Amino acid sequence: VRVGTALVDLYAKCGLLEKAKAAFNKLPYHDVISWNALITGYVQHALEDEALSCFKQMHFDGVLPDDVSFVCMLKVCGSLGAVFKGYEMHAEIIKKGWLEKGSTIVSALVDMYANCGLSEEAREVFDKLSIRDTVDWNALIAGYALLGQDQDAFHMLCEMLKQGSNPDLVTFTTILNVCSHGGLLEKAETFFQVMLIDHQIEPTLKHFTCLVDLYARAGQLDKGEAVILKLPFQAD
RNA sequence: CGCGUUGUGGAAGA
Repeated sequence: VRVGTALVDLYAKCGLLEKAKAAFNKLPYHDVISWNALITGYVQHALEDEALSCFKQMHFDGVLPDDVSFVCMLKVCGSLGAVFKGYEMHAEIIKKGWLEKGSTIVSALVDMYANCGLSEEAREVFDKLSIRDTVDWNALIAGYALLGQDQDAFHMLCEMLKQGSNPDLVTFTTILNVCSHGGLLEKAETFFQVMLIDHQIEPTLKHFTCLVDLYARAGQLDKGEAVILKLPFQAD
């Protein structure tokens, strides 16, 4: 079943969901992990309805969802904007005492609320955390970015630094993107330097893209071009 | 420490 599940996962990740399902059906029995592998395949390829019906089928087959299953389904709720279902899952997670089970489930909750447009709820979940890792911070900052709450996004980055968490390349991609949407060129240049110098993070193509975008919008095409020509890798 | 599944990030275009 382990090997079979790995096969399900492989097909699912390649987007060959028919094959994944066939491999899944050939398994002698289905445990929660093989169900999760199939469900995440559907989630990752934006087949939310399939994921939902799989989740129900799992229940029907008498397999209890674990925390991983919930993380996947929270993502579905977020993509669909299914607020009510999201609340239900949140309540169930609390009931099972899984909020303490690791930050994966909490950042998934933050992400879900943000994707549903509920930044207050996202913030509430986040604030209850006693220990916050980089991904938790990133999820909240990305939520503010998504909802156009630029000031909140910047503020949370400051808080993050104050509280001694280390921002990573994802944090700065998000922040540079906020600058890009707001046309905040100087701010972006500053953050870019902070990223390089204070945090010694190697910029990726995504970081450079934000910069180029900003220069382009500011009409400074020459500077944008200069960035592209100096790219440490091939432009796309 | 990992050895079957899970959380956060970019522009344009259609």
